[in-house]
Amino acid sequence: MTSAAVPEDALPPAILLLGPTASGKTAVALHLADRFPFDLISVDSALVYRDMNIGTAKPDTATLARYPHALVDLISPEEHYSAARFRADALTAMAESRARGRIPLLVGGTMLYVKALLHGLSDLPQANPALRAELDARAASAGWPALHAELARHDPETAARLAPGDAQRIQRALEILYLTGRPMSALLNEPRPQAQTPPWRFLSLALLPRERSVLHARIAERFTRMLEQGLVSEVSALRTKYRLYDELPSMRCVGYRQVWEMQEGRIPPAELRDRGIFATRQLAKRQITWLTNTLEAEAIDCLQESLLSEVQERIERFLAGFPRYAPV
RNA sequence: GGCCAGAUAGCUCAGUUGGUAGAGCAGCGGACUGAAAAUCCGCGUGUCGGCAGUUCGAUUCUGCCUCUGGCCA
Repeated sequence: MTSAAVPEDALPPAILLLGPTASGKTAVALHLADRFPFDLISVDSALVYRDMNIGTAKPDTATLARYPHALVDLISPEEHYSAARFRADALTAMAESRARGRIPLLVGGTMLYVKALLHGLSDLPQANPALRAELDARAASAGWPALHAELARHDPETAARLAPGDAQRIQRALEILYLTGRPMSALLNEPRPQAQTPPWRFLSLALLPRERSVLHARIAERFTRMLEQGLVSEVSALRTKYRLYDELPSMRCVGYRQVWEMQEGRIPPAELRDRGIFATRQLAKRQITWLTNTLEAEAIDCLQESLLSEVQERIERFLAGFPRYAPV
């Protein structure tokens, strides 16, 4: 629905190039960057970590030097990132791009970040590590179902939509409750400020495989290559350089988690390859669910021969709709 | 060549005192508001190796065959 009050070209254009892992987003993005005045912005919760290169399929340093990506190598693997921080960082990077007279091309596969960017987030408190630790300790003795029951007494609406075993969301709902004194459901029901809608006109493209099995083959090939390139040594080096533990978001990333488990003797070395491949496939499946059910994006078959020209044409058509758009 | 064990879902296996079977993993579907490459919810997809026999009825008991391990030659 185009708002009658806002002319089509009143807002500057931005491109979102989305897709599951191994769909070929990076290759397409680099191709586009050679042909349009695009600034690349990563939409990826794993690429933000410094020194996590092989397992995240991060472009190599030469590529990053030639095609700078915003929001890559942002934080240490000891730190936490968030959807809220992504939204702020991405909007800043987009504004900087526009100030340079260029067009932002956001590329990635972290679909919650996309949703946060496009639809905004409610006004909720930040994560509170001390409170989370306290809740973890209580859950360890009482169990999450007990905390779910506690949530039900103060915030029945949120409790009703959460499964008693959904530790992460129960913890978050209780965290919000204790930090603000108000139930999460009440805060989510409040109208969001107008500022939540970013002042951009987006073209959202989703690279999706016509055949899941082909994507699975690519995933297997790619994870095997990561092992050959030294993913295991990369994790060892990370563990030497940083103070890491297995519950850190960085060490829960696909591949890193499985290597960690092997190094701790929790899975046999012979199973590492399969475990990594399984986890990657499951990630791809969740990303595809977001793209087909929740996010509104134009689907493009990422397995077609003419993928690059297909994407290029769609973008040319989109940009043609901005006759009066002039770089600042 | 002889003896023993096994053959059940894509994989590893459980089970049926004879009434056509179920776990884990994989897979498939879904949810998703400051951890999201996270977290969680739902779904069994099968000539029970083959052919006979006994039986109202065999994946289950019996015989033969095939294959795979192991032991003995």
